Amino acid sequence: MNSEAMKATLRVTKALADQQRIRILMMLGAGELCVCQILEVLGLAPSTVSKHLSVLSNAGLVDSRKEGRWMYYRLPEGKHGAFARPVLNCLAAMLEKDETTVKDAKKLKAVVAGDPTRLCRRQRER
Amino acid sequence: MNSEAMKATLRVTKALADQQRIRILMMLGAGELCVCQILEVLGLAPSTVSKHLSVLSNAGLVDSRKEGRWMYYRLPEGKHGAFARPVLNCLAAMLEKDETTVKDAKKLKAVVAGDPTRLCRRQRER
DNA sequence: ACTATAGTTCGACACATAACGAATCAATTA
DNA sequence: TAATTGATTCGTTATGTGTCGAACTATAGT
Repeated sequence: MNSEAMKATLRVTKALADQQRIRILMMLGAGELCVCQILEVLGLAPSTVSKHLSVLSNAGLVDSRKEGRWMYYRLPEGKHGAFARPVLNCLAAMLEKDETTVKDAKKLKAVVAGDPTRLCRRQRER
Repeated sequence: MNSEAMKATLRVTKALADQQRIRILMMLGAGELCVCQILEVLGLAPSTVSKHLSVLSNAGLVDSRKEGRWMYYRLPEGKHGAFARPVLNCLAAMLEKDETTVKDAKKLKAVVAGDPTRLCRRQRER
């Protein structure tokens, strides 16, 4: 009954209608990240972050890649992500100087600089 | 605590995360409309449509104008609507050929051609 | 002044969704 | 093979949101 374009659009807009998912997208602007790194910046439970990532993925706003036990997420590139790019550009323009965005970027920098294995260990010990 | 840019962005994305509100925005692409006309196309209760319009208005995605008993809504224009335009362009691009959008546009054409006063009377008689 | 009317606000309800912890899965390491 | 580990799925709970009808507001007509 409902057309496919509307459903796809709603998947996108609903995916964007959450602060944590917006933070994730802004973080991915800096490049590919693994789940434990995103988790560390957001300060949420792993299951929650995983759910957010699956929502973004279903909307076509992120791509993923598995490497061993690690899952890496990134913004979609090339032809495949053509439709997502204007949307993400809108977001970036609105939030470039946003306080949360800047803070997350700063924290992310420190997190990425560290060893991911050690990061995961620390997370487990809470 | 939370930055203003993020709040504004979330108001926009949350406003867009609803099919009825998206339909309203697409309809307004054709020009200014009064509430009873929107109501007729959507087929929802007046209170519901009014609420949707207030959400869009708070997000800065529509402007309004009062003329007598009628309220007219339109997409924001000029400098004031500068930030909303890229967002609305994204929407339009995604939904231009969407089935719901096309159907609504068709129905809207017929509605606009009629007399708004008679339209409101018919609506009251349900 | 009274009535009618176009929209809005309010209160109630049903449904959707974000968050967590527990259980599970898939891959690596001992 | 068994244990470990990074991530996901599932079940539950609390909060948010779309919808309606009733009551209200503001404007126009009689």
